[in-house]
Amino acid sequence: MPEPLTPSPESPPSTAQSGRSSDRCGGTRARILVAAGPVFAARGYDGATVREICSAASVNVASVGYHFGDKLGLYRTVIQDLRLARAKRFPAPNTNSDDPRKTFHELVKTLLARMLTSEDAAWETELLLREMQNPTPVFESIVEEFFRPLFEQLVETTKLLAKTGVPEPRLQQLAFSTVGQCLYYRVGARAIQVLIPEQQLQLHYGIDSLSRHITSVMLAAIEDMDWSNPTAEFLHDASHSPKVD
Amino acid sequence: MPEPLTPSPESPPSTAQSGRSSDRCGGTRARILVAAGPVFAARGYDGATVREICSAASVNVASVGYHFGDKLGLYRTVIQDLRLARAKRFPAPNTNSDDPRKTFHELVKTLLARMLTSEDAAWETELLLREMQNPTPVFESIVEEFFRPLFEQLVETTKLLAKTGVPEPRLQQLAFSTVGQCLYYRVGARAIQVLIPEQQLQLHYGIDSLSRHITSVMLAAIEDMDWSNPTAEFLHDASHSPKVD
DNA sequence: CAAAAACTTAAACGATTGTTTGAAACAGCT
DNA sequence: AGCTGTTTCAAACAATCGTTTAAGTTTTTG
Repeated sequence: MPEPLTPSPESPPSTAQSGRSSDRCGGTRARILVAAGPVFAARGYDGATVREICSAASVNVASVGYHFGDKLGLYRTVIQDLRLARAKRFPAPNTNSDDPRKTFHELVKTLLARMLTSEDAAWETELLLREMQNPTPVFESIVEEFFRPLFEQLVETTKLLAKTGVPEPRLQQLAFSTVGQCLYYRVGARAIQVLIPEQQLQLHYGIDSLSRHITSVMLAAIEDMDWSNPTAEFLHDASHSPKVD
Repeated sequence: MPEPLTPSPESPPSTAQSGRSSDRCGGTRARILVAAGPVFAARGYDGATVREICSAASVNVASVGYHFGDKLGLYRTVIQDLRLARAKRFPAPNTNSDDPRKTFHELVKTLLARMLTSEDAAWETELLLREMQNPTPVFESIVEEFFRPLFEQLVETTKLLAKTGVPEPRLQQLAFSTVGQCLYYRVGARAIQVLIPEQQLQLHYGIDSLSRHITSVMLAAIEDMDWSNPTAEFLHDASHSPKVD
């Protein structure tokens, strides 16, 4: 039933030259791909309409059916192209530095840059966030190719910073704490915009200020903590330390 | 144009007795409200259809127009009811404790409980998250009534824990670091599920384990940090400390 | 009990969705 | 030119959306 009668769902034009990124040049297929990304990011997969995409690409609505089979085929191609483009623009910082602190700070800056970038490619991050809340069939491969490399780099660097003998689950939790803080300034951006007045926003919520903040928080936690005691060590030297609950 | 010709967009039945929460009892209006929440949460405002809601409530499609004016009116009522229900279920922990550390831990546990609750009311959290990514006209009031109280409690408790003289923007960043970590275990839950094997998930990612982890991270950062030096203090006592970039 | 108000219902409305159609325009070839 | 295969286009397709209508039913009221 879902098998379309078009010549082929994927094959018709194998010319994948995605040179220009303008609007009126290049083949029809390329123009659709350029226009589809921002629309999918802004409206989500369900919310985006092929008519809006084709209108933005100055292309007939039937073209998406011809070149990509259907809407989902177009979406899959957009995600696939996104992988390559992003790998080039945000190269993973080399972990080879002999100063783990500097490496950690670079990782945080990379994470925040991916979150807060306001380039013309901000739609890419928006699209990944939408995948996290409304996963499409491509979600798992996105995690493997996008998130896992940075996550493991984060765990590795944290291991170098922490005292030896820290169990792996703790390192992973620390890594999640790091990415969680970075992610929040994108996920909760609209809430922050309501909570914090505009003036303070521009002063203290840039990439530099936030990356220093997050790095200092995590380094203090990683290095200054007594990891030998796994349970509620933060209640020990208080004036009086009753049970937590 | 948007003014409906129904008797009134909001007023017709002022009988707001929301006693039962079943499916076949109570008035039509109450059944719609009970059925609408989970549908809005699962599909989003745009994705949800009044037909699915009315079908789940065993009610005619025209009923929503009669009782709530239109779809947005129904949504607004759902949000309003959500506020009251949530205020009762998750009472804000009293800040009156004389041990700020315990207060902080309670706040973190409350946050995590709101995020990770798997009760039959998990749709409420899902709905709030959808509002953050796809804000509807009710978003601002949600932030004010839902997020700001807890946020200010967090800032206040952090101020008690930190050395005196810490500037307000730093306290706010610390509060955001805290909620960011908590929020991530909901926002990034699907990604974590791919990154961490099932066995470790059940062992180390419960509310107790995570709340202890996050609390210890933030307490270490708040208390053990030299706040008098605002710039990159984490690069000082490394083996060699060149510029960050 | 009737008149009135409140409520519910099946059916339809216009608009918009993804997708398909069949003809027109274009390409490259002998 | 003539033919062939590829690509574009305006138009229409069936399905579904939120909303409305007008006729029913129930409940309240006098």
